[in-house]
Amino acid sequence: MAGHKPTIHDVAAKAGVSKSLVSLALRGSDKVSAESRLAIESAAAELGYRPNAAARSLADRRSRAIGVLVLDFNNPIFAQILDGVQQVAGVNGYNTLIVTGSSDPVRQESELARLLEFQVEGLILIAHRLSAETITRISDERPVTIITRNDVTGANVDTISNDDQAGARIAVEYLITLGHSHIAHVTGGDNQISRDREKGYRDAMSTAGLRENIHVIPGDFTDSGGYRAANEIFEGRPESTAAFVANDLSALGVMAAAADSGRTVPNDFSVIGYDGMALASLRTLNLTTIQQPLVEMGRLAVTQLLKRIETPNIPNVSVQVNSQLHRAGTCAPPSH
Amino acid sequence: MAGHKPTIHDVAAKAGVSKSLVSLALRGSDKVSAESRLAIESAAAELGYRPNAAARSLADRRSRAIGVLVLDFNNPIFAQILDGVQQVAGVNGYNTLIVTGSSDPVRQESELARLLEFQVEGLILIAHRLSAETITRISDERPVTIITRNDVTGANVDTISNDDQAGARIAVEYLITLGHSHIAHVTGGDNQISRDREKGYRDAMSTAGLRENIHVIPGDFTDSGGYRAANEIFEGRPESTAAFVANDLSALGVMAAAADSGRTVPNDFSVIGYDGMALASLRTLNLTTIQQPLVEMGRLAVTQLLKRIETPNIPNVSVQVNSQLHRAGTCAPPSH
DNA sequence: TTCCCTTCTTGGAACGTTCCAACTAGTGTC
DNA sequence: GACACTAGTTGGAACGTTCCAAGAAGGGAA
Repeated sequence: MAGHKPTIHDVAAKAGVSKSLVSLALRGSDKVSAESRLAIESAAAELGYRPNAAARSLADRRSRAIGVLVLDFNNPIFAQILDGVQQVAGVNGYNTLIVTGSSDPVRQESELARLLEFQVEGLILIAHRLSAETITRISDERPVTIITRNDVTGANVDTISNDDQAGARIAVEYLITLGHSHIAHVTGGDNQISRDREKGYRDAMSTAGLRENIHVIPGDFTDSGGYRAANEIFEGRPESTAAFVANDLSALGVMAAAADSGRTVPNDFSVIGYDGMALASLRTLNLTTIQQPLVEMGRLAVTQLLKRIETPNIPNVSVQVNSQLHRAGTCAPPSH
Repeated sequence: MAGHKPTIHDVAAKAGVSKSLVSLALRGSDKVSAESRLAIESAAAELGYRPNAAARSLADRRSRAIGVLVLDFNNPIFAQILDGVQQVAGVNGYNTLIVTGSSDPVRQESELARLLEFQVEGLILIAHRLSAETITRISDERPVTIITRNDVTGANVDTISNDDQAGARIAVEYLITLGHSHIAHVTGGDNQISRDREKGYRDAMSTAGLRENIHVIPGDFTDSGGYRAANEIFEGRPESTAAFVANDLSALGVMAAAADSGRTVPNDFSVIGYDGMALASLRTLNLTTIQQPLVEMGRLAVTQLLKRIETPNIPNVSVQVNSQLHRAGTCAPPSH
């Protein structure tokens, strides 16, 4: 709590040189004599000098910050993605400004505005709920990378996603291989990701000649949604022996409903999810799922964003990562 | 991607007024004529003007940002705390700079430095691993609020924590009430929180006259640590009928080990955790635990931090929130 | 000695705001 | 008609950096 924060001028005065030389020295320029450098460094250390990022950002017109808008923190897969984002951003000397998108559109806009006023050099959207129009508008000002969706395009927009249809097909084909034919599907609600996963389910069922067994129950990507949907399955189609659930969180709800209805998983009922949520692979849950490389997706997003920040007009990329079947404990051949 | 970002001067020129008046109007001063205000607002909208936070921060010496250092994202309870932090910060117009503390001390220091260079007005530490000395040094420059620990003090430091000893006692007393007497404890490793919870366990056991049954196995707050520790219990003290585990994540590991060893939870073995991790209360897991009001703790932390930012010399506070027994499905009376 | 070159160093301008003291144009009072 | 107010409005200084053109010091070549 010294009288005031030391500035570059204070360091200069103490070291007996000009502020310009301090600036140069502290940024590691090689055209500073060893003698001056030493004096400057020790003066800075002694004063506890910290460069003011706002001033620097103003002077060289770079904020060295990227903004991250994430839907919420309730689904832990976002934390895994964020982990990857943080890693790469940190290594490259970028700060990350993380904002959780509130469901209220007005507040969401104002939080976005706050991010942009900070002059973030780029934006990462994780499972956003912004309109295509909003995104286009924003990407006019700054590069944007979208994770988990690839349905928005724009000159300044890159996307990192997995092939949801393909992943869903893998899941359903696996159940079919195990011998299931009465396979239900719990959706994730009205959004692109959920629609793609549903399409994969329908495709795989049709291809296997199981078109008439298709049974789709609406869900909402939450665990309680999964619970409700599962009960609907058990009542409406008791012949079902397995379910492909739109995400892991919902799959946990399905498992709970199965247990509550007296069914053992996987002996009486098989469940397969989607995402690769870290917690679901804990031994206690041991959920079979389609695993997205979540941390890697976060990493890729920042890498691509920084690339575009550095070279604004590179061609758009739309990276599709591979999701893989993670065999675990919630799927088995049907017992009858 | 216009030639350059519009500044306050561009707005002023377009509206036919001075930059000062634009500044005034855009910040909602009441000493601007309705006419000018209108002209300014429409000019700003038309140009897509966004105030530059760096310039503002420089001019009025406030960054309107708080820094958050969180241990990692692996334990989902941190996400819950962050949720609360974000809520209150956002409502008050503050940006949050979130950084995950790497385990590497050197990198951790540099990330902290990055935060401070951004001139964050205060710092929130969630489950940090910084030395008391480092914290004191930092708190010399800026207010600090620590969540989940209260063992560091300083003129500028507030803490939000729960009473770990009391919470642990509640957990153990609950098991005793159910009829258990051979109760083991899995710790969270070498840190203050874990030590406090262990102390609560020992106290409760002693008070109940079960001193000779005390059995402490070292853990590390991770699920695999819990798994290992549980196996140690089953081998070393097969007479144990229950375990109080230092946190929920580890408790899940214990449950997995119980299942793998052929024990049913809670019939053969009772498990109680600590934290109130959202996922552990999912129906599938239904973990009995000591629930901390995590989101509320995040809220309180920001509230207190902002208070201290506004009025630097208020007396220190050390808020202790109440943790409560959350009765769920993993505890039952012993069967023999 | 003079001149040029290199190496190191410097002060001033710029970045986009906010704050402040001072100015202008009305409006009302005596 | 002079005066004091009030409501709006203004330009300049300041915030703490970086960048840039230019200066100083020292050495070698002619």
